Amino acid sequence: MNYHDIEQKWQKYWDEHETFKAVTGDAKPPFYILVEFPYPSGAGLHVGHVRSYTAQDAVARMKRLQGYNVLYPMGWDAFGAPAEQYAIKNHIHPKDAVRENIKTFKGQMKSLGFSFDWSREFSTTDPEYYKWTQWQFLQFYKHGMAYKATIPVNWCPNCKTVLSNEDAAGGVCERCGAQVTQKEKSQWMLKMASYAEDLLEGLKHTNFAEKVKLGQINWIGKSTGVELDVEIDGGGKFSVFTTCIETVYGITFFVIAPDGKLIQELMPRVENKEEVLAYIEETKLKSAMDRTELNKGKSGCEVKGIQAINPINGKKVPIFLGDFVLGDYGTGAVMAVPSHDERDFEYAKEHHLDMVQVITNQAKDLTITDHAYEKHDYLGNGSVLMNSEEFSGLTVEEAKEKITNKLVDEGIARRVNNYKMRDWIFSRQRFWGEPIPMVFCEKCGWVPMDEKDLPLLLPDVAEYEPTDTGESPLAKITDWVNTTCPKCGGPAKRETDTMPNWAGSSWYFLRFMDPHNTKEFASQDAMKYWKRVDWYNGGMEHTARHLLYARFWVQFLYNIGLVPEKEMIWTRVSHGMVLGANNEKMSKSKGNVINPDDVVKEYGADVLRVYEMFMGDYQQDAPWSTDSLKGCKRFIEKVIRLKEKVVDGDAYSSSLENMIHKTIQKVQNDLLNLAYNTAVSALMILVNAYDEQEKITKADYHVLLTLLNPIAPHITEELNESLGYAPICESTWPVYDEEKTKDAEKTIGVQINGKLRGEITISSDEAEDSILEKAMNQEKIQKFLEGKSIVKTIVIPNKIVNIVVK
RNA sequence: GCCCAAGUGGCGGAAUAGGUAGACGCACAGGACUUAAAAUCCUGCGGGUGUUAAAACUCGUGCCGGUUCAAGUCCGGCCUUGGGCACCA
Repeated sequence: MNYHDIEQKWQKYWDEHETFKAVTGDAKPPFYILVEFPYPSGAGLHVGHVRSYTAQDAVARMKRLQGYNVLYPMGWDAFGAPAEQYAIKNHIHPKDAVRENIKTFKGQMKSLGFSFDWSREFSTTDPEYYKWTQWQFLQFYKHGMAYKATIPVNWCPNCKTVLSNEDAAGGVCERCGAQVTQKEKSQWMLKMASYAEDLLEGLKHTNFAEKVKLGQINWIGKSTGVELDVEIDGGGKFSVFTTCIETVYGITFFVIAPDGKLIQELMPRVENKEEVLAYIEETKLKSAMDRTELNKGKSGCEVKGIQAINPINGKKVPIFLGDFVLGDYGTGAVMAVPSHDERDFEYAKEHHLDMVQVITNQAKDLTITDHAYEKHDYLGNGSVLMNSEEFSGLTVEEAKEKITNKLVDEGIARRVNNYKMRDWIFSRQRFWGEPIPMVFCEKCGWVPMDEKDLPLLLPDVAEYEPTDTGESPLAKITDWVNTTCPKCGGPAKRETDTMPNWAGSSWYFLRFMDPHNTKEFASQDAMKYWKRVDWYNGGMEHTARHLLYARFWVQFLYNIGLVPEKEMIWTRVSHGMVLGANNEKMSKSKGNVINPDDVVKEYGADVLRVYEMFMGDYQQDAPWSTDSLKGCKRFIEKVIRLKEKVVDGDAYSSSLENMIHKTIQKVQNDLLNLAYNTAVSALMILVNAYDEQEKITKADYHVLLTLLNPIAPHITEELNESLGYAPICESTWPVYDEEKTKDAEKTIGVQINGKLRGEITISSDEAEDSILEKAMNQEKIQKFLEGKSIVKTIVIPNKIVNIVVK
């Protein structure tokens, strides 16, 4: 049989025997392994998918042999813009395009022998699935977590379509190159910002890789500071947020956001209305420019006729508009201390404003001159305050504390935390997404649909091009849009925006626990049984967005009592990309794309799987190398050839026993530590050792096949069967004997003054003085010791001997 | 600018905890088998000095310094590449 037939034979066997079906409630300990379900694009499976799916597959297969009830599911994240674009371009319904693509993907995955439990497969586009996505949205709404807000969207006036931030990068439409503008749109929002602290805290109860945690921490962007009330001369007040309250005596002006509410409130008192309004308009345009180099300068203008009063010393200072202050972060206004803040300094320079130095450092000579400026790095360097009344002379830390206390006591300041993370904009002006199950009634306002009427199906129509007005194509389907109000029964209209792609992927891992449930999104029993995702693999690019959305979603469900754990993902790891042979990202235009189908056809699935595990550090990017792939083919062929050496025998050959036990230990540890490349390497070493033997026993061969099986499941099953053994997938993982992994003898190095000068062979339990004696007696070592006096000797058993001489 | 990761032969990469740097694989070179090729097998494979050959010596993990009996690994300061965030007060 050729490898192609062998692969098909075993894939069929697994299908027919439901080998990988995970049974909820099984007595074996549950273990849930997850890979990010793919977006089934028209391009088909990428060799990068193969890398992570194989890695997780190897773990899943080993865990099963070790007696776990493994859940390794697969599904499809099939809503979203690419499918819609593809459909518009090719004039086919996205539903049909998605069906075709899923078929391709699934066929490819099957041809690679991944041990997915296909009985749990679903797509986010299945009404049975998105029914529950909609249902969960209603829970958000009912618990006050969803609201409508008017938010500007990126708008391409040429394509007449709303663009994502990615498609509007650089302020230019990705598709037509036209200038992107901003358009105000009323959108659904989820109150994610209110979960900032919980999402931060929850990280402590996960086992995410450190860099993943860090990515989330940075994204949440917590900063601790003070919110300070500022009186306006002649009445009124506003607040500013600062993390450096100790510089409060250095305030020489305030800057407020041109896109904020405050300037609108002040407008009646503004003397230079025209200038101010012009600047506000300018800012609106600029925000579309994606804040690039074009507006690096510190633009802005003074708000004339209004002055603010520094709350600490009563000094009157001017107020400015500046687009470096953001309307939606903090309070939309800042106190400016140009002597100690780089941005404030730049702004002051641009607009010829005063500076007052309030911090000094004798060691560093922090003297402020017209154009010199000291950065904020004075903390902890012996910096003290100056020009700050009774606080002068205090260190920065002391002053921070005392000034805060004083202002808080006076009731004009509060200690607060600010977060960069915003609420989640949940509306998309797209056809191909989950319809948002909300109805607008002139009388009752926004009314949620009755839960029993879910799913709200996407209408089945031929027209899905976006409208000229930026509304979702659904807006054109009047008989779908027009409905009755669930509350008063009067005429009403449906929400025509749809949900973002992130919605369906925020809870799919819960659905895998109980995918066919028609009464709940997943039963409590099923969720309690599986408990959580034990091991989740995905790309680094998803650690900020997808993973945070998913955690937010779960925490919300937990808070309303619908899931048993607050964090339902335990370990999160990420893989490196598979690059083209030229070390660049694979892309059609670069002509460096490798299609896994071609590789499977020419080399077989097992060779591809072994190669992708062997290609390099799993967490680093690795370039494709067909030469290296051929090396893996040789390895597999060598394994096959070893069969000729097999003789009867139920025990390991004595000459191989030690190495076999070591290899079992190494392979199982490596597979659990993302060290797939060294697991393969260990197996290659074992195979080389077998190859040097005249004969190997059936037991020797069988254990090799079992160890290799998680990575190369087809050929190992076939060879194993030919030996007369039961299928590996129905047997158990070998157990190593710790004692037998130890070497009876070991060769260690002997150093003189830290330089390697010889080596000795010692027994594993040899005493230190005996080791030293052996080392000293070496002829070579003797030569080095001649005429020298020994200062010190270091003997590290099983590692090294170092003799220090003078 | 800030944050993170990485930098080791011709190449992909090893080196659990500071302890013989370069495992394993690829490429390359020489040889065996063959009419020949492929496949397979054997040998070599960081640089330099050295030797008939060895031995031996020496330098070597991005750069400069430090700690240590001992540094790819730890510490300080740089440089380069990749990724993320980017006026967040």
